[in-house]
Amino acid sequence: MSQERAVTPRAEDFSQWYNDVIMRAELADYSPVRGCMVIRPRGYGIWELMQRTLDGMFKETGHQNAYFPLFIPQSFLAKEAEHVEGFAPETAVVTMGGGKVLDEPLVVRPTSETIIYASFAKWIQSYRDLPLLLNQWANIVRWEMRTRLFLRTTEFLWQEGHTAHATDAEAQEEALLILDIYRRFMEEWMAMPVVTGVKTDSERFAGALRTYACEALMQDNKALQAGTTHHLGQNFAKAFDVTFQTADGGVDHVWSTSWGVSTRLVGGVIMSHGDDTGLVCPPRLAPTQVVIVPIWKSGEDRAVVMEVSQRLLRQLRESGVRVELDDRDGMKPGAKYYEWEGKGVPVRLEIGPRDVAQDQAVVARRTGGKTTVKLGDLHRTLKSTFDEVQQQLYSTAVERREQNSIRNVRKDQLIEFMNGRAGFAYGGFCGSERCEQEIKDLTKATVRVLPDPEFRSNPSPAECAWCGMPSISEAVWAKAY
RNA sequence: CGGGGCGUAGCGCAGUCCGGUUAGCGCGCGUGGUUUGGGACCACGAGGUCGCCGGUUCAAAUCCGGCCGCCCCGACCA
Repeated sequence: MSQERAVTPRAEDFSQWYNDVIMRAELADYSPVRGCMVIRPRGYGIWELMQRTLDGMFKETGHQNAYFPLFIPQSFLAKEAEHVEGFAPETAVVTMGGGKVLDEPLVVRPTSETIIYASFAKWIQSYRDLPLLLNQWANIVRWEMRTRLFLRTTEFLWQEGHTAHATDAEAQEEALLILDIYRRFMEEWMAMPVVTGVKTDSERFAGALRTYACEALMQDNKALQAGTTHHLGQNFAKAFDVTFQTADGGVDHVWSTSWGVSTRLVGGVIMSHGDDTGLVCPPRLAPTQVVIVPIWKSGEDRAVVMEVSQRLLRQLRESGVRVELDDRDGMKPGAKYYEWEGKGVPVRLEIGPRDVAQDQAVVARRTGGKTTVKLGDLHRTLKSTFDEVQQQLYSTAVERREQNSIRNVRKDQLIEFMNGRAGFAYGGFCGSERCEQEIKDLTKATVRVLPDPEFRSNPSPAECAWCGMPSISEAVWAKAY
């Protein structure tokens, strides 16, 4: 209830907790349509800040936004064999239009590779047209069996980047560049530490050569795949005949990538930082960073306190702080505190007659602790408070992840770990699908990634943790969302 | 599609086993007043096809039959 009592949600009723946080923070709601989600202004506000930040990072690296159609002719999907096999079972298909049965059914995009490559084929003639670096912000539909607010809904918002390059190496570089952008965004903005790496074949994107991913550990010790980038090789280029003339006069298919993150990231924020009081929003992504709660006893006090509050509201807004004033009458301060805590606002500013008399305000953090600050120092104090809270959320999350990770696991240990508390398990992996399947059957855990060098705890494990055969790489196992 | 739970006011629930005045409670909502340093209080008030259809009965939220929907757990997945 109070900030001192904030508790990590227990794994056994995590689903219930998760839904409660979303409802209390007014982030989203169920829709009348099964599996779909209504994102409320407060939830969308977080997404907007994510959008703005990522969009800036994409543009800095030379990407441009474009928009492609929602409908994809069914035959387009079928052009890439693995792709259609992967996505056909979960598509929504429009068979009627204008009251007539359509000649060719239209698939509501589950991802836009196919419709985009139809354009790429027209636009790309020469190596001078490359690289082509596009991104679109869009909604897509995947008919999932089971859905969960933010994490897996039938329709969802995302960004999908699609790029075409002259060489394998350039496409590879692009996939890794975006992976790094994702990682930085998740760590620096969401305060959510991730492990990056390459996916095994069984988790690879349908139609890709290689899939890279950012994996984060949530408070129930399940892994969240927070973002993926794909090196598509020439698979889609060949399927859609996207060719270009090379500098030496030859003809080649382009090498391409695709990558995306979705509103699932909002779920990541909730599950990374939330506590029993509700949402804890990192300051950099908080639609409301500060809420001013005025306190008074008499009508006179009220007038004075409100005047100062309104002045602060104006000043802080002008200096770029996202701040709101809770001037509701007939509600006691405690009730307001409780409400804003549930909504995850990182900092609360309490201003009462005593504070006004001493030209100060009380700065209370969502993550705990109160200090008294002179009004003249307020702006500077808030800025440093945001930085500290942001940093603290990140280090707490790293610490928690490390406490829930084990290294150099062997078979029995892996079973015990995954069927108990669970978390990230690092160990050697032989690369066989058979081992992956056996582990999944026994523990429900899958290989999340073969971690990049900086995330490896053992650079070259000799043996597979499961079968004891020679290891191809260290792997990170976890139960996943 | 399997296993479990639930459907009664905007939200959370009681009542159902054992049928019987006008279907209740808490929160929220409206009006008026008193309040405001950690979830305020008083008074009055609005709000319900008891998920749907059928059956039994003098009488059904309650018993019987069927259907629908939602949530949680598995299989699918970002």
